[in-house]
Amino acid sequence: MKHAIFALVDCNNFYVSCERVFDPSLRCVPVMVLSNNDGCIVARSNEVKALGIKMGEPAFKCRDLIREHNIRVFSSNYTLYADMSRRVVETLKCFTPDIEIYSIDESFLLFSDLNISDYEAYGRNIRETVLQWTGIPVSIGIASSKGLAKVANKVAKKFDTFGGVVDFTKLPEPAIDLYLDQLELTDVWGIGSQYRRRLLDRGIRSVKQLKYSDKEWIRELMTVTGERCVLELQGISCFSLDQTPVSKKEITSSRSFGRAVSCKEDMRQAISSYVARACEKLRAQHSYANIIIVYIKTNRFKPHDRQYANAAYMKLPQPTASTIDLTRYALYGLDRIYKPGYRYKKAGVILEGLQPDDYIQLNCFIPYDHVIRKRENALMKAVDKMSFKWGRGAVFLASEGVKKKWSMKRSLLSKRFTTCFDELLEVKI
DNA sequence: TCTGGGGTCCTAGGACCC
DNA sequence: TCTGGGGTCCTAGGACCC
Repeated sequence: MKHAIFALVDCNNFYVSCERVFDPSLRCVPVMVLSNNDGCIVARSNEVKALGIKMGEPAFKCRDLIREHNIRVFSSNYTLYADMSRRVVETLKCFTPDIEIYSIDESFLLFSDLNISDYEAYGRNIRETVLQWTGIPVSIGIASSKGLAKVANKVAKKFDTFGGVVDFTKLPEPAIDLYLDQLELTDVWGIGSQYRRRLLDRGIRSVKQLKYSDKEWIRELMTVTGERCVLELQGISCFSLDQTPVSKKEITSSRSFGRAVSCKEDMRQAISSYVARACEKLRAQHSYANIIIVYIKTNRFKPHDRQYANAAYMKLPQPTASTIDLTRYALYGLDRIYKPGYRYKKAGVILEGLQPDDYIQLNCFIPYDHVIRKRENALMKAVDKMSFKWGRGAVFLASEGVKKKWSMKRSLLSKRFTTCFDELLEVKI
């Protein structure tokens, strides 16, 4: 069998790049994109990174730097980013049928089954095409394992000299090790802050050292996950290309509130809305759920506020995908845990016990009404159809509320240039 | 005033079974 | 005076990812 060769295509500073495509005044100036509620920094242009501003930093802590350096700041525009992501993937599909969409801004491509001799040249072609067709700059790492392709990608980003494409299959081992020596431990797929600490405590400081560590010893320190890390760094592939989207094992919908909620009716509306979102996802993957968890919590960053957090776990007698059914349980759960007198900051629902909707496990002690279930399914289908045609919110349960005082803050939102006729790019002559 | 959201995998330990 | 061994399933917690 032929040795597998993977390429990891990663969009550079993806959200920032999306904003830049539609506003040339953003090029070459510092730009950042914030998380929901305009809370944390989730994307930074290179200019912002150079200022030492960290990923995930709360925006309010950087207020002075933002003013001082005239940083252009945006709320997350997921409608725009999701559509741009789709365009990038469509472009990549022109280069290989073997593609795994790993996240909104990353895809793995399998190169080894293609009839090409020069992977690096092919990578450059991909990079130029994606830039030309979508306006999004990408970096590409090529290697014999997914983990090493990720590392190659980091190298491409870190060292300008490569022009965005690094092909480890071309380099001799000592040359690769030279780069591994200059990377952070957390640049490795699977090493986060905790494992980094553990490794540092034991004298492992560079990725190169990690690569040549004793596998048994690493396994003891970091379980099999760590052992796989080491193997992948050595170019031994432990993960294959995953092309079929597997159905989720749990589905979550949660949000922090734009401002604290201390009224039960508002909380009921929020929970109802989250259930509706979660159920949409549930039906989209053709599943039923038989467990629903509702949780609420106060703001842990405010030590002077009275703190409270609780969750209600409910096992349903029958699995269902009906928003109406699940909302009823969720609100019942909320009744159990809601305590007045607190300032709540966040709430959410989780659906578990997911199973395919064409094969459900019934409960022999509880009668199953096929007629009602059939009607419910038809109703939900109609709801989903209307949402697709006229947009989310075209039809909803009254319990979701109309005003939504608690909804999230997004005061710096750009337009939905590619998905909404009212917000198309305007060109002035 | 202001700190995101949505996931997965692995392990240990308890309950339970024969 | 004396209390096994092996297995599965479930859950909580910890780690990671983007």
